[in-house]
Amino acid sequence: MPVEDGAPAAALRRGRPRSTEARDKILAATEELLSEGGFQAVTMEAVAARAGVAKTTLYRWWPNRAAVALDCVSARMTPIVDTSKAASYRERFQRQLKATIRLLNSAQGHAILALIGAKQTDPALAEAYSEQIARPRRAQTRMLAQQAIMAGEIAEGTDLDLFLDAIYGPLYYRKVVSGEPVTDAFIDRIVDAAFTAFGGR
Amino acid sequence: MPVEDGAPAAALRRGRPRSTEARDKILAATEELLSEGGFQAVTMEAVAARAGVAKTTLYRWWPNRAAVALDCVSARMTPIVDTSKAASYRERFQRQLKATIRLLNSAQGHAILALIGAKQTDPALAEAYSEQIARPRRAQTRMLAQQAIMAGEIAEGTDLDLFLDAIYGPLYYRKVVSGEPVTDAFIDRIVDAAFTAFGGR
Amino acid sequence: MPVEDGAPAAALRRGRPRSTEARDKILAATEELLSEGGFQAVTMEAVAARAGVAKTTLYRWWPNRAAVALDCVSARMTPIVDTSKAASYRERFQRQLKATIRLLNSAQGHAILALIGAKQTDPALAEAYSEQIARPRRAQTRMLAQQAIMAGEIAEGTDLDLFLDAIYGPLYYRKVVSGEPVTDAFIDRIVDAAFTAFGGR
Amino acid sequence: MPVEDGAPAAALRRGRPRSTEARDKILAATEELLSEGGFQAVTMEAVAARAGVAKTTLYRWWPNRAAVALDCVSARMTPIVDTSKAASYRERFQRQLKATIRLLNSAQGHAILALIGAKQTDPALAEAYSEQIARPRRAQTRMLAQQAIMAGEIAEGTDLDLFLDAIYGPLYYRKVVSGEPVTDAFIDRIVDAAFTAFGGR
DNA sequence: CGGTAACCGAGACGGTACGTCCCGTCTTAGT
DNA sequence: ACTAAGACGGGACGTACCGTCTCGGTTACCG
Repeated sequence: MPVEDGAPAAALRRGRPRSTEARDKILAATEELLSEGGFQAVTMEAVAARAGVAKTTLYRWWPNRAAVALDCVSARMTPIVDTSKAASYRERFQRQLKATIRLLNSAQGHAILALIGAKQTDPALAEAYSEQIARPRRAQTRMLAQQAIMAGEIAEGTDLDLFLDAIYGPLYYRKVVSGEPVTDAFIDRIVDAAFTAFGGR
Repeated sequence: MPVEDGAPAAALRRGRPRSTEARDKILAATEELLSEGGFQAVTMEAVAARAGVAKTTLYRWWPNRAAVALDCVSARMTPIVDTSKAASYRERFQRQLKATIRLLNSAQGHAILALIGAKQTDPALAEAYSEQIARPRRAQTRMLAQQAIMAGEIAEGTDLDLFLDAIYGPLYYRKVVSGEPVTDAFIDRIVDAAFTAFGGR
Repeated sequence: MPVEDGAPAAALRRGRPRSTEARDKILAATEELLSEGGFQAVTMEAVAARAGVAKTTLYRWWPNRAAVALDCVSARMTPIVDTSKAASYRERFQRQLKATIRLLNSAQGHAILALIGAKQTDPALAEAYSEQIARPRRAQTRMLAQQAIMAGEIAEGTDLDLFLDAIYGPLYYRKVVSGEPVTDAFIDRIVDAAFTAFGGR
Repeated sequence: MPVEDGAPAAALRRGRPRSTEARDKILAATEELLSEGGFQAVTMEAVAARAGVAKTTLYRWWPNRAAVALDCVSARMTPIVDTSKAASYRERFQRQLKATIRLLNSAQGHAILALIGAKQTDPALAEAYSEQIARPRRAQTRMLAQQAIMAGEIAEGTDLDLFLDAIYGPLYYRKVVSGEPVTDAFIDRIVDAAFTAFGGR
């Protein structure tokens, strides 16, 4: 969401270059505020003050607090890939989903949920969220599903996005929409159901 | 969410009774604002002005704007039960989900999504949402699933909530979390998958 | 400049009445700031902070800092009437003008000059200045001139405003426009000239 | 007010010389802004943008916006000498003052009044105004008064500055301080009064 | 003829104050 | 007791300019 840092810049850029120091201080301050008071503590005002930065600088690069938080989360978020080995892909998915729910229950997860909340009424944020959070994660998990197909655990020809929605959907649904708790048992059974529906030989 | 109008009231209440007129004007104003500018147009200030009501009155009965919007939605929302007959329960569920996604794409749906968004950072609202929106709907759809079991389309002993999460989850996940469009084909396949996994016989 | 406190109010006024306490604290704070840092220290922000008052309250009753300062000056300014007895009206005018220049050289005078400066580009302030400062003072000095006519020191039929402009004009001109110092001798001679031109007998 | 272009320069100056093009563009832009939005439209930011010039360049040569405006006015202002012949010096002064009030009522005059306003709280500007505007004009009008003495219309030995303050003072006083309109009749009578008081023969 | 000093444009930076919106609380008078 | 009206202290918003500071690039003079 910060301005495109693309290639064409170097050639025709003039004027003082963007201060990476400021950017770093801003994201650090945001991270602190997020963990201290959640997303609603992330005020442009507070971020600027905490970072020792002018509000103008903030607004120069981010349109609103949600964009800042998103940048913070996407830049500093520990990617939740469960790298542990497991007997089967079914089990690997179960572990992966359990790691996901643990993340969502953490302070960082609170920020992510707040962003998901905020993007319901902010199309620009929604787009940014897709690009910086949703799609990269989906790409990762799609690879895992791909491997599961090659291992024969998922039927060949399965629509991977459909499959992934079938397992991640119920998890997020409970967390975000219905507000019911998500237990490990729930995850196990959802993954089992998906493997039953889409399972290969 | 309006203050409990429970039993003890009638007996020992004194003074002027609550004005139903005010309540109606408030909800009407809220509905207008919702359809005009979405949830973020629903400020206490704006509702009061539009309704020709004092802010005091608003705050006496609702704690914040989300509560008002929620009340408005839950009081005036056309319940989306697809009453059409169909050959199978599988198909009835498909129709039901398609009706749901149509609702979510409507102006009213925008309000609902905004509420879902807002409740991510507002526990009281989350609780109210559960009580007034989520649980009643779940009760309705659970009944349908119950009938599907009795008709033999879903396996006996199936955890109904698990089943319902398996079909509603992916829908809401795409709509609320990943922001991908939800097509009829997607719904068909998700329902098919659930009936494969939990199917009877 | 504060809202008309006229008669019709009492009858149909509703809602919380204006807080005189807030008004007092604001004017006191303004006076402090004026004497500490001159007119340019009188920021809406600073006044609000110093007075322990919300900025909204400030803006509710005054359109800008100049209006506040003007209100402060006109409400708390010691009226500069030189009450000393003198042999002649000519001498009384000379004393009066010397008192005026002493005022303009004081801290309070600095505020007045700043207001005169500010009103050059602010028509609303200009109007307010006329009403609250210029016209009341003129009324006072015109009475003195009237008496001088009755005493025969100024010719009957003299346009009093013309006479007063002829003596106050040079004083303010040097102070405000040309920036030259105004000495007592200068005042004496200007008054002498006016009495020569407009003198009675 | 632009940096001293005095003697020592030529000798030991090195590097690129000051760009007259930039200076011209700046003053032109300032003139435009002055006539469009008055003095308060003349911000350093706006001048730089309008002139296509870097703010650095502006600040290199002028300390603030008032200095720029003053430079603009003093460099481009048509000097208001009324060159028309007249029967008497009394009448020439009357014409001269009427030309002055016409100037003060014009767009350019608005800028001058704004500068007079600004210099009330800016000593450096006040000094610059004296040097570049006030004193040159006074020199001109003093010459006229000198001639009037030699022609016998003003008494020999009259303090010229006192005389000039006596006629210009009331004009500026009404325009700048009391805000009353200045009519031709007013000017005639003020000049008459001065010639009565200071008149020769 | 190559340095170097001062200029120029662009524009990012920390900062102050602005004027507005909405919050949630309060005080008053009217019904 | 409840209502409409609306003033109050407060927090944050997003913007306008301020004056300073790098940048890269451009002349002129001077050795």
